[in-house]
Amino acid sequence: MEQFAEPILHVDMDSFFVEVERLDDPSLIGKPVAVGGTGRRGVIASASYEARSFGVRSAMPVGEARRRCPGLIVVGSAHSRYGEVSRSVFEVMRSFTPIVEGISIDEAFLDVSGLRRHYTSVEDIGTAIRHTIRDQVGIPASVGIASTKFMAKLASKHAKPDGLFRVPTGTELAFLHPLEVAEMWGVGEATERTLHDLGVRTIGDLASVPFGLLERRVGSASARHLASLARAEDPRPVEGGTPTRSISSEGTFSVDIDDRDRIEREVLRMCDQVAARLAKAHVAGHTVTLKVRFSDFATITRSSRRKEAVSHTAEIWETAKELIDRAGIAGRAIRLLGISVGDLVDASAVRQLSFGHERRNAAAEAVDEVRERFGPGSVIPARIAPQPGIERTHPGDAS
DNA sequence: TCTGGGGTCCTAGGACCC
DNA sequence: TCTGGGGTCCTAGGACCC
Repeated sequence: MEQFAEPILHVDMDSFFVEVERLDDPSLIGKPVAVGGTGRRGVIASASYEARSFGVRSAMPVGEARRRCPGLIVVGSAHSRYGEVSRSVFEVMRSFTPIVEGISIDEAFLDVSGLRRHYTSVEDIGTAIRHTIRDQVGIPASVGIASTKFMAKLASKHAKPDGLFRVPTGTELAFLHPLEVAEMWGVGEATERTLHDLGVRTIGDLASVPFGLLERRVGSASARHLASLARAEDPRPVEGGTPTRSISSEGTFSVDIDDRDRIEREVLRMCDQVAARLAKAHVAGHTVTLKVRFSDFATITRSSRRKEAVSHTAEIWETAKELIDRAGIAGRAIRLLGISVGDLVDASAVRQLSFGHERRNAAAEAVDEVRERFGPGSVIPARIAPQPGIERTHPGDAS
């Protein structure tokens, strides 16, 4: 039985959030549309191809996007809906092969080696997947096909929008080397600048940089990564997704805040949100991290590793309070606050806390139970509950 | 134009231990 | 007195991805 020479598929939804919005509101079809923050400090999360033709890009401030594209329709993002549609897309992919490695809400690698008996070519599989996603879910997907993950990912980019592209074995370097170095997975703005300083503009240039020089400029891990990918060497297999390493909640305020009580209430609210999501995922974490971004965009983090993994609002808050004290925020205008819990472990493996904490722990577990039955918003700490007669200002697009 | 939110991984320095 | 070496853990910051 003959093997496919290029058994790896990268399936990538085209402007995924926008297409989900169009599924729910067909009047958006054919128009310049973007999904993004609707507050003062919103940015674009996803732009339709009509909007892209005006230069609208992801991560661009909405104001700039509107300036470039008069008539741009900006839709607020509805993350739970995108999650639903994403699950349907993944179901389709898993109906073709069990070897599906999700790498984000809207893209995955598939190993289709096992399908060689049922299809004459790997292109037929890619086409069948694209059509099934279109028929069953209603949105377009592009497919890249190659012998390695990295090449398959580049191929899907080349296939967009709504297409399919295969890089035949043996032609990898001819495809890869003329591309701009910024196309490389792992080369962002900073690394691009560093590489340009070395006179490196294409991936072909990168492949000929002496390793020692590269290592001195970008560090050893990046250098190894870049050097192998530039030669189209990528032995990584398609495998099950990695376990979650951290869960966080953060928010940018539409107007900077500096009052201590407000800061504490916002952080407490984030602790509570993180706790609800930890409970849902049945995990607890050892490290609590506070993130603060000041009005000048300078960003600091303060973290603390606890011997016992934490998961309940009160436990996270206890640590968060200490972190606020350590952050040196007095009198400074703050535009963003965030709380993250990392070094996650399975909640069932967490040893119960010592005697003094038993009662509070029991109460906290009761809260988790109620949340599980009635939803995350059903129980909230008194301090952050809406207070009659007091109008709360909400953070910009934080959700 | 004025810069989101949710993540992952890497690096470097200091503490601590042997 | 004026100074080791290596390993591991923790913390902070930064780059990157979608």
